[in-house]
Amino acid sequence: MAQPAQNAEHPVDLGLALSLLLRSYLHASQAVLAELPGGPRGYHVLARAAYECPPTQLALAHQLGIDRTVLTYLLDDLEQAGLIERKADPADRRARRVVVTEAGTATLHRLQGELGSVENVALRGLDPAEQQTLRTLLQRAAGHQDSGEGACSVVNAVVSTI
Amino acid sequence: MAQPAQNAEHPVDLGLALSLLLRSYLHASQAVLAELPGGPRGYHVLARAAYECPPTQLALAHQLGIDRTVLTYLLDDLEQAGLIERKADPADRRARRVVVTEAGTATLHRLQGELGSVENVALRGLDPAEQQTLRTLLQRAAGHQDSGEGACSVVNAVVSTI
DNA sequence: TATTGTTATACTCTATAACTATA
DNA sequence: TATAGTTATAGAGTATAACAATA
Repeated sequence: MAQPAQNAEHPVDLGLALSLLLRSYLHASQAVLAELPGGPRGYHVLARAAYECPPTQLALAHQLGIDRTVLTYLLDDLEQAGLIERKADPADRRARRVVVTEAGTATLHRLQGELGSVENVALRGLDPAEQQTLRTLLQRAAGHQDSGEGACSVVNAVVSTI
Repeated sequence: MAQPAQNAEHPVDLGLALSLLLRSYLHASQAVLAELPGGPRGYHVLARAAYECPPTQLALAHQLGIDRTVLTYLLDDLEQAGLIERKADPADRRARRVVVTEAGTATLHRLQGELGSVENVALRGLDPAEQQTLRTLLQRAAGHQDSGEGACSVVNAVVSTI
């Protein structure tokens, strides 16, 4: 059997390319995020909550595309570690707003710096200009998804089986 | 409390952008791949096995970044559906090569066509030229990952908790 | 002795559904 | 009655370790 061409780039579809790259990124970020409760998702919680006006838990769950019941456990761990606090919303006493503490902000900034190097590892197949292009396009594409609604419950079942 | 700017694109890191986009893609592809044993991963198995010289199970597992024990169950289902066959490797009787059947090839080609539309949905935030750029860069970046070695077992534990 | 593939057990994560409290 | 958040139970998916066959 003749040896077929092996030098061609993977002729994968978008889903496989995303899966493989995400896997690689998670692997590279593992050492950095191991200390954080919840790992990668704990980091996402910190990053989103610190970005703007403290979101309610439900809003945060929608933004991250995770279920609100999962977020409860995540916040429990982050709160116990002193990185976030749950503050009652004065306008709606059912809701709680996720506030990042000073310690949480410091941790977030340190991790953001360390993750910069991690990203470079994950994107090492591209030159700097291409890396920047990919980052920009990914954020634009990801920002246009409706990561909320009732779709979460259905999608999460699939995500765990990349 | 003043309303903060909401129109800014998500200031997310690479990991979150990849997670959100992958989630969106999986959601969009769900209807197409629901019929296939193993769903998205069943498709990846077909696509990789059909691409070149029939790979051994171990090589295939490495390429897809999944554990060989998981691949066994995947192949069981795909074989039962008549889409692949396990053929003994004449050069190494321990190994089995994954051969896509005619029915499997037909199914693969049909699904590939349907997934084209799915990708357009997932990337609807970008114009056509940008979509093509993103596809190219993603494939280049994903192709440069070492999705093999013993790292799989460690990484897979993280992937399920996006 | 090392490697390919299979199987069985335990563990983790998630989905689902109840429950409390506020609106 | 509907919504935000919490908790408990059941189910799906995975890692780990053992096993059989071959190198």
